[in-house]
Amino acid sequence: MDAVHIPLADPMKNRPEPAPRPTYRHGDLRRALVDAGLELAREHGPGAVALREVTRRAGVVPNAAYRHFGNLAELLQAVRASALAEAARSMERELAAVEAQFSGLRMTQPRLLARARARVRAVGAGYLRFAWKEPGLFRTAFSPPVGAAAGADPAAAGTSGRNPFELLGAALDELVAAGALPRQRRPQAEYVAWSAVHGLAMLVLEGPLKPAARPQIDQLGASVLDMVERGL
Amino acid sequence: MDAVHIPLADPMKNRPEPAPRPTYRHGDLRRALVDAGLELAREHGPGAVALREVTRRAGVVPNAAYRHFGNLAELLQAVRASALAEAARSMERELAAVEAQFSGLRMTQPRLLARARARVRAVGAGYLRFAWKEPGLFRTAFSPPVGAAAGADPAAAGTSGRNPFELLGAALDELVAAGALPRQRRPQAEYVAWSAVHGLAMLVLEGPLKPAARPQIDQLGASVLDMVERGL
DNA sequence: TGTACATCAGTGAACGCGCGTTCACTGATGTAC
DNA sequence: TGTACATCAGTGAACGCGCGTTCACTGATGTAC
Repeated sequence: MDAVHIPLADPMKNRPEPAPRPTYRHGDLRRALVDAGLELAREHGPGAVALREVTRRAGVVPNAAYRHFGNLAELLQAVRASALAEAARSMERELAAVEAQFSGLRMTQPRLLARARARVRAVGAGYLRFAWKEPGLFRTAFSPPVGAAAGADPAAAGTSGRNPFELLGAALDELVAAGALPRQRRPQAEYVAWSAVHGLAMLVLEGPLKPAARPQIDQLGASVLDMVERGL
Repeated sequence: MDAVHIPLADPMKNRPEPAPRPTYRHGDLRRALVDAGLELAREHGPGAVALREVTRRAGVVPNAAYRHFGNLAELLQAVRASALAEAARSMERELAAVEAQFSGLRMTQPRLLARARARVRAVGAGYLRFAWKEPGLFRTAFSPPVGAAAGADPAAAGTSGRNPFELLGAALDELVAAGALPRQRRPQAEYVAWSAVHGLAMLVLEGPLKPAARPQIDQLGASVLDMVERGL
């Protein structure tokens, strides 16, 4: 009931065969296991990442995983870090669009402020876009023990070297620098903003908004970001 | 790993014995099962509500549950509805405090508006209070298939006969009536407000704010409600 | 009022499931002589 | 350069776990005569 049911993998699939084999037998089984875990997480969420199914997909016997991870929890941690990195990249893409929009402009005071606001919004928009596009990975990245150890894992960083949490923090710092956010509200701002977008994501992914259509969801996303912008 | 581990129940506990037996053998086994399910959910969250453990706690053989529920999912549905009802009661308690505060006052226009705002805030505060006080039940009430069938279940209602979602809706209706919320923003307001408090609850219960201390959490709760009030 | 009977709530035993983890092993690889 | 050897990544088999669900049953209860 609670467990996720998945068609078994063809044991002949995902074998390395003629590919380069930089490592011992399999050729980077560790990576293959994380990839299989990501695939499972992408398709069916974090609950589907089972050691036996992961090794099955990697074309390897179950206990082979113990050469690379102490136990299932460690494997899951690695998968979570990868999912976080993918979230970070989604946010970075939105940030890049803001950068492009303002590049070449003479940065007057009002423009500095507009850009700072746009960056905070971009961070939120990237977060939501990732949730809609990769619901399974989103839930893997931001569910039970987020931020515990996975958040600190360097593998959780995006291209810029920052993880999702750090991207939000940087955007808020700029908002303070631009004078649009009183310094003493800064620490709470982090979680207030995050709460809003995270809550919407949860309501859509596993709550009463599950049946909602895409246009409605996008409009709600915009409304939530409006609220954050006004409310911070 | 994923599954929740719980000390086994003493099979001699929770037996009806000399208590009134309005029904057949056990005396309302259905209720006993739901109660045991609630206890499990309260202590360890929705994942801990297993048919075998529930029947064990009710002092009955596993398959006895099938006299009262078609399967585990139906049992869980009933437990969820009860958890939702408890959430509704938490919100109703906060609303009652607002009522008391305004009772006996001559309802001028500004007071009507203040009361409408206070009611929306009370709904949010009751939601958060329930999350902090009963995290296991909160997650049971508002996680995976919330609103699906459980939301419509009459057993999900509080003392007023309204479920949590309806309580929020009513408060927002009054905000529109008081002129503090443009009518066309009303439908989105429902989910925008909910997103903010729900997100905070999730970050605290199973996110990066898990280690946060109570005063910090309460302050964040106030900040989120402030943002909602300004942002709606 | 007393007895036979039908009902059906709870029993007892068993099923097959996928799971995580352990053990002693084997045999391809890289390295040292 | 060729051979012996140590390493250790992946194997094979097995463990015990709790789970949901099924079956044919039994025996206390309420009801009809």
